Amino acid sequence: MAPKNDESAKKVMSKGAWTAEEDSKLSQYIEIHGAKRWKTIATKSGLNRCGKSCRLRWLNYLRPNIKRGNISDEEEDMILRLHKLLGNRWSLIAGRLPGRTDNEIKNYWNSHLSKKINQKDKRQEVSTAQETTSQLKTRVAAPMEEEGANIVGSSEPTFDVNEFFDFSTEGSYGLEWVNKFLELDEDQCLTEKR
DNA sequence: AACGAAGTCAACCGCTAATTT
DNA sequence: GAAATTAGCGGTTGACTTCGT
Repeated sequence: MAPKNDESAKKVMSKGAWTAEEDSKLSQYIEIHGAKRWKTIATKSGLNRCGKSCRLRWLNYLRPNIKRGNISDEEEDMILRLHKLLGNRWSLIAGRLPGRTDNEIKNYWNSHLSKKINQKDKRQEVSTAQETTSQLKTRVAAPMEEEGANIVGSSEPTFDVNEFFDFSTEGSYGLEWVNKFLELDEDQCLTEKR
């Protein structure tokens, strides 16, 4: 059988860490042709990589205005609050932190913040366990009045976030809605503490 | 100094959604 | 409207680094 024209598709693609040469090839190509049609970019730029890999490299590393490392306290606080609201929707969270990528936030969450949360949860569990045992004694027959209500502080949102915030119409990194949420959240925290 | 454990982060994989033909 | 292609997302992996013994 004669080889087909798409034989190149069978060619084994490079994997693993990108070299400086590959980076510059990709950057140069995208500078000229733009960052779309990743499969074409992968083949035309002369890189022995799949389109997916090129896209990821561009978005997470080569794209202009990328901030790397040193996540500030403000950013960390923002991540914590947004995660509380959105859950593991890293790209949405990243969209609210200019210069940060979903991958970076996901990694930061998994290696730093999830531990902090766990420690905090454990401490809370201990104190709430003590509280609930004493509360149970007084509330044995009380109905579940707040059933269905969104309990702020639970890790998973119980309402449709997409419905609540219309992400589709938001093109910029405007932080107005976040500020509103954070204000609300702060109020909630204050009332919870009382 | 050597070694293993734990932590970090870049990159890959599998899947779904969106777009194009 | 269906099928094929492309883009994007979140979870996971594995190489590398740092830390503790």
